[in-house]
Amino acid sequence: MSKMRSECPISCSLEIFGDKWSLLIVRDLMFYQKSTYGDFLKSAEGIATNILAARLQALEENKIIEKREHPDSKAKVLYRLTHKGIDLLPILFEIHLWAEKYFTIPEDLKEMINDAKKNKEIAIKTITEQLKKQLEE
Amino acid sequence: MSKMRSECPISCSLEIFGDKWSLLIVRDLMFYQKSTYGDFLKSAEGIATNILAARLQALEENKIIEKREHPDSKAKVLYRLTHKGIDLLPILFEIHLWAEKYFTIPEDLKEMINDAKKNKEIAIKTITEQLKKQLEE
DNA sequence: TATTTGCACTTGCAATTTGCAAGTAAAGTT
DNA sequence: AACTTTACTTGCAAATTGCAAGTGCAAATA
Repeated sequence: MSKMRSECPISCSLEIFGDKWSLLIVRDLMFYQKSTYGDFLKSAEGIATNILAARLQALEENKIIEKREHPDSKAKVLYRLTHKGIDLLPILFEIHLWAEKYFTIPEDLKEMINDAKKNKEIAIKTITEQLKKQLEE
Repeated sequence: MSKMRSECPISCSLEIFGDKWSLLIVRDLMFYQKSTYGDFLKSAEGIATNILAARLQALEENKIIEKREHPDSKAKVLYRLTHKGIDLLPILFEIHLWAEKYFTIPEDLKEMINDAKKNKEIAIKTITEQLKKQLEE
């Protein structure tokens, strides 16, 4: 992180994930158990291969994700969220709630966070802990 | 909103504000009482005039902001948040909290939301109501 | 009333970024 | 040994961004 536009926390954050793709990769890691380059490519939005590579590198440089050996094969690379990445959960959650209010969202996606909506704080805490536990391996 | 990449709420949202500038305009409207083209231009990040014009138009098309007559002069245009725009507050708030944790943020900016941190839900509700009240004029 | 200033943009153009399609290299499979 | 899978890289066209310089209307000033 060399020269930032300003010291504003919002601005600094947007310099890291202020684009159309970065948070989708985080979403995939967080909610859909995706963890490889191929997994991310398969997502419905259809990211281009070079863009995906660029975003993964940027997310890694910014310590949102990290690369690990894949247990199945050396040909695969396993990506996973860092603590810093996991802490993006509340942001993604609020985006989800906002979108639910203002877009037509498929029912199954709505239900996915229906419980969490009732007691937000606790739900976020629980999921965060769960994700961070997975990092201890 | 014609053809979206997917029906994912996160993806739909990013198609609206997934860039380096849109949420900064919302920030300026929400927290810094900025309301004119000239106001936004003055912000520390230094947005280019054509980019600002493009973003304002996009935000307006997406009903995040709306144009009004400026009370002082016909030469000025007053921009303000819609309900939909005000409802972005929780997202900006969470981004702020995340940034505080992972960046070095000026003390005065930290203090700005120090109270709000203690009882998040209530703070957000209060500020939201306050902003929506201003719309009734 | 004529002139200058302020405000909200627009325009032209170079530089950067995005996106598509094809290619490469290492690892795993048959 | 040949083929496939996986994770990229590369080349190039198209779109977007960013800078600098206008433009046009409103308002203030001379």
